[in-house]
Amino acid sequence: MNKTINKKNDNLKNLSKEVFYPSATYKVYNELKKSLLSGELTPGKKLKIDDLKKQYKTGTNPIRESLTLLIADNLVTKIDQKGFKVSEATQEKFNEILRTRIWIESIALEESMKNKKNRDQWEEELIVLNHRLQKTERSTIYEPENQNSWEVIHKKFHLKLTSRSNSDFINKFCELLYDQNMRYRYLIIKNKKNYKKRKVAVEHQEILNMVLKGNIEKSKVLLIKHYENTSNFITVNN
Amino acid sequence: MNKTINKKNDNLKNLSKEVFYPSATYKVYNELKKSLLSGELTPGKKLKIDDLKKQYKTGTNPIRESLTLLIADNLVTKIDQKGFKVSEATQEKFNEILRTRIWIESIALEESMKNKKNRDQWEEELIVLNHRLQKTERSTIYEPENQNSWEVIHKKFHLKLTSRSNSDFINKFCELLYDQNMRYRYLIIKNKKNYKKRKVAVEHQEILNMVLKGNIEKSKVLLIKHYENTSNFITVNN
DNA sequence: AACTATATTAAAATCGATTTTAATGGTAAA
DNA sequence: TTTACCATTAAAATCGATTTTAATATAGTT
Repeated sequence: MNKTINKKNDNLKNLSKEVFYPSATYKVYNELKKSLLSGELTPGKKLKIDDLKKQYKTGTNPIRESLTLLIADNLVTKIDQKGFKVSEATQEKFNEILRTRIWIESIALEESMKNKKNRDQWEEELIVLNHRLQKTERSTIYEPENQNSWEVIHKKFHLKLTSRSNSDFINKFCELLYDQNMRYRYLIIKNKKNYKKRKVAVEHQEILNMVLKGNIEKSKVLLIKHYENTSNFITVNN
Repeated sequence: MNKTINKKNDNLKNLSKEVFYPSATYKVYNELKKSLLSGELTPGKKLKIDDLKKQYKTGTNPIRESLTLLIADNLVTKIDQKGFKVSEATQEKFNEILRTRIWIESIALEESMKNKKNRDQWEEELIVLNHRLQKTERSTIYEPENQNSWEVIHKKFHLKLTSRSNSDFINKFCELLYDQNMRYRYLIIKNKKNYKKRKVAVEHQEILNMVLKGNIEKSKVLLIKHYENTSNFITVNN
């Protein structure tokens, strides 16, 4: 009789209000997003509604709504009356992402450092995240559901650095750009067998040290260098 | 027999390929967006699917898809399993929009001015847009379909100023922030009868003059002042 | 052969009904 | 009086069928 698997457990009674039962749309959205960011779904691939319905065992609406949400993430492209496809990935786009990231995060880091409020707490959180990052092994597979994976901690560390500009718009933009950049990393990992993982741990440590010192200009320079170094490992074609 | 109004005219034959027949979703999206930006739909208002179906004489899917698209525009907010509502508008949010706009457009204007490519054409386009703006009467009603309305030209002028950073991400972000700011302007116009329209023509002229002179720093200062002046006319509560 | 028009097919878009969930109100027990 | 339980209602979410559109293939005409 139950259509969904995550049906409410009646024994939980009033406790049930605190538990979150995601909609089909939400679940499909997250699964699709994972496939897109990990590079499993290749750039340019047509996303046919009927195929996705079968794959995710759900109806038209959750599929279309998920794809519509993914447009905003710049992971899916839609042409009216012609359907959806996986967003293209080109060298030019990657360069654009890198440049934009440097502009935005320079501001965001500067404002985060200028912001006096709860500065001590922020520094402690950065130190903890950096510590966890240092002792976590980097994996080539993308597992966002694992909160202890290198990728998840790495994202948290970077977003934390730039999180105090008091602008949700900037914070969202930073996350979008982080995910865009990450997608390219996984596309490269998929396509190049001998992808050498960089030693980024030292760079993270250096950025953190400079932030703790309170030197805004040098912190920005180190962060930018960090992104430029990453970019040297990413060439989209061949 | 025809469900849609904008049915293809068979007499057009092969010409028909060049004409664009928007989907129901696309049309509802545009109409809803207009209502949201003009302040007709008030902040916090519940957006019930059934009501919108009746209002727009269409089914569930186009309504839900339109609302999903509007989430990305920050005009609609969704809570899983609880539906959609018009995004809230507060003084704090407006301040955030203003601050963010100043940060982003400072970079975008600087990069636009540093960009040598097709500089002459850009300057000419700015001069033409400013000219049109100067001779156009400002209206209190929002009519985005009228390409000759003050609001449409004004938006084009501002987006043109910041359009040459070579980042579509930045360009989209500028448009989002422009629309966010505009929404607040119309919310004020709706709520305050004696809303005095500012004399912005002089400010536009001054910004343009400085851009044509090629003075990046002074251009940025004038643009920022322009936004700060606008903000003085907008107080959300009372 | 080249160009139109028509038929076929595949997929997107839409519809209306059904199912599920959240919110509300009422009742009974502690 | 408060709290838990159940019934009712309203709205969100989902489903599967239908309609519309775009792409492709086929046939006919100059």
